[in-house]
Amino acid sequence: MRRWAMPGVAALLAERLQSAFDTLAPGSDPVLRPSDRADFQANGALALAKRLGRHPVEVAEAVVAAARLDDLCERVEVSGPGFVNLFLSASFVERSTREMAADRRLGIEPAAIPERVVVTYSHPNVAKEMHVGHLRSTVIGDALCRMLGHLGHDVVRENHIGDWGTPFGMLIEHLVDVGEEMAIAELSVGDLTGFYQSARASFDGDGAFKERSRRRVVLLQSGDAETLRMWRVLVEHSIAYFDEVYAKLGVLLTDDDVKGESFYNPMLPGVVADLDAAGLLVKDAGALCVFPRGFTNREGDPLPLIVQKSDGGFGYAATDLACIRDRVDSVRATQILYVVGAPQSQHLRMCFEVARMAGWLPDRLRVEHVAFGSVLGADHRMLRTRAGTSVKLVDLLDEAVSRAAEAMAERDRDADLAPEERQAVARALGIGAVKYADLSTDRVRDYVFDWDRMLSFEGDTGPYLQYAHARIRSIFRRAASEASATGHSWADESAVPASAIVIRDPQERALGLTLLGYAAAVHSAVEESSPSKLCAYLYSLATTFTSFYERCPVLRAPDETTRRSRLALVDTTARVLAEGLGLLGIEAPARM
RNA sequence: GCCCCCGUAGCUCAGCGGAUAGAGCACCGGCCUCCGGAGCCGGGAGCGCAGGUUCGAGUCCUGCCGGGGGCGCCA
Repeated sequence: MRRWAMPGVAALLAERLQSAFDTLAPGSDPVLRPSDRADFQANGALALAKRLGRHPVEVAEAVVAAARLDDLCERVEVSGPGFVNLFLSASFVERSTREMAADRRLGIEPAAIPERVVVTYSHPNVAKEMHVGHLRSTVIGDALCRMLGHLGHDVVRENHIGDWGTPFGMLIEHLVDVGEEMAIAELSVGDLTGFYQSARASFDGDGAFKERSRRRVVLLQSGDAETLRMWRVLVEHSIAYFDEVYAKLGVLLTDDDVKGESFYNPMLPGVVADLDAAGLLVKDAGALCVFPRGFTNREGDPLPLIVQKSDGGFGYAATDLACIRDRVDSVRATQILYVVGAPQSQHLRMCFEVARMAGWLPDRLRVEHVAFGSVLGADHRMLRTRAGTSVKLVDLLDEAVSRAAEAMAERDRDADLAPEERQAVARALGIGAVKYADLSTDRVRDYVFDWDRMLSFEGDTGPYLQYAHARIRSIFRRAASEASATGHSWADESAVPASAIVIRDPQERALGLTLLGYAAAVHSAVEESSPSKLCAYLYSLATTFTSFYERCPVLRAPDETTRRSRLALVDTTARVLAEGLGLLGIEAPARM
């Protein structure tokens, strides 16, 4: 079932164990796991013993006898009820760490068979403010895109913005009322809330306005040129605003990724016609519906997916179905990831099921709802402002940066940083803290938004990882300055070759072993669409590094061989931290 | 009422059917002639409840309790 091969040292071990298990029973799973009593353990003997009707310990011993592991392990033992404990040899760790250090890609091989993965995320609405609800989708989607891309997949980003539908009657009429100049000014400064709410207020309080809005929707649907022109004004200025937020957030999305609801609008009649031709359409209470298998409503009756409303308008389900067809037929996706909040789970499952029933979605194609929970405030309720409104995303990001700047000023470490550089670092820290807090917890759970915790330099936070990275970079700065004073030749970090790595001290071994887990961490994060897996790995690398650093002097190592080795080890650590954070969309400044 | 998600230490979270359930914060106690102490080392304390499957369950299944969300013309 594993879609991507297990990478790194674990792969080698798994291969060897597999052949050993195959001698006893072809195809049985070695069940290789990292272990806290060894480097790895293989638990497959227990299940196999059951199947063969033999003693587990005896099976484990047979596996050990059959396995060729002498070049990888210094010790292999059978323990407990039948576990095989594997202790890697220092020479293997050393060899592997050197290979990784010498590899520009740090041991991550590009996929042999690249997938074309559509990732749909962010999804703000035109003329509506972006709020924390968009934060998670944008940040998680961005990290997934970066990781998939790094693994060599062909990533197609799609931003399914809300740029069509009945609210536009109201929004366009409001544009008419306030005048285009005024409207553009309002949208350009990012006061989308003001614009939307004024329109809403007129709609709710003014019967004539409401009627105009209704007629305007019809004009929009029928393609009236002037209406479309005004619609475009709203869309374009909103997108310009979204771009500002994306720039502030530091994500990959661009205008080219926008594929809003309006894009699919021309395809909707075809969706309905083809569903009808397939015999799936049922008229129910005036609406055209499909009843996917396995879904019922509160009365226990089949639950419909409404594709065309009784007034003739298309439901959003029609658009979502058109999306699937477009992504399969035109984009030629081999995978589709929906980075959408957990509440839409049922709706998406229904859409996927209908698409399958209609034959639009091949069974082999992986379609996944990458669901995520809500952002909660300290009171464990949906995050809101004191006034009870949803928090503007830009305000939140600005606060993150100013809080980070304060924290820097308090500490005053790199006092000689130029003002622009300071500001850039504050942005990296503040935005990084917000992103890391979001990405590091299991995405499907709700998470509690807490400024003090996420901006802390202690514990599992973005700033802590950035700090670990900056500390390593400072070693090389110092090395360089000492070299210019003493004439040492090893100062330049690029001058320390990977082959200099020697593994002797237990802390060196621990660091090397942790480094070697990098590729596996990225793969599992991608396989499970869970950036938190990569976060957990980077955090363990950072803590392993600080333990190492406490006990293993680098620049003051006892001898030149050790010093060069540790410089190479530590440089590799910094590269992994920087690249890993980069894959999460988080910057790693050299100083802070 | 039905469906989905969540429930692990005081708090915030990890735990891919495997051994004694791990971190961080907070708390307590150590380590400073410290290459960035925003650090390192150590300590106490926990799987919502009840059944079941399994050689083995925090993990899988069933029921219950608690929290959140969804359930026909909004997206």
